[in-house]
Amino acid sequence: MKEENKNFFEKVYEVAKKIPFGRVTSYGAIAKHLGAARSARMVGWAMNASHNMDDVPAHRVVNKQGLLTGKHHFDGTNLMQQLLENEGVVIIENQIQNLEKYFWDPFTELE
DNA sequence: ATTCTGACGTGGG
DNA sequence: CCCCACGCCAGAA
Repeated sequence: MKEENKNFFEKVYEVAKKIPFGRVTSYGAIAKHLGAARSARMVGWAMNASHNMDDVPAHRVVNKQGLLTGKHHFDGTNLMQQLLENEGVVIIENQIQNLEKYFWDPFTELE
C-alpha cells in the first residue's frame, strides 16, 4: 500500500469517525470531501477495510439513495439496519426514511 | 501481466 | 420513470 492511499483511507476513517450519532452520510459525499468525487467506490472499499477498525461506524455510511447497500457485508444480515435503528433512524426495506433529515454533509457540518 | 469485480455516482437514451 | 453504460481506483483470482 502506498502512502498516498494510506492517507486516503485515513481521511475516510477520519471523516467517518466524525459522523454524529443518529446521522448518516453517503460515500460520494465523503469522496467529494476528500477530493476524489469520482472515486466513491474507493470510499466503500475503504469502509470494507475499516471493518478492522472499531472506531469507524461504517453502518452510518450509505449510498446516496439512503439504501443500505453494504448491509450484506456486515456480520449478520440486518445488523447494519439494527445499528441505525438503534440510533433513531427509520429504515424500511433497507432504505432510510427521511434521509435528508438524517443526512450529514461533511462540507456543511464538518468543513 | 491481464481480467473482473466491487459498500458508488452521474449521465444519456 | 426505467435501463444501460462509463468513469474511477484498488485488490483478488
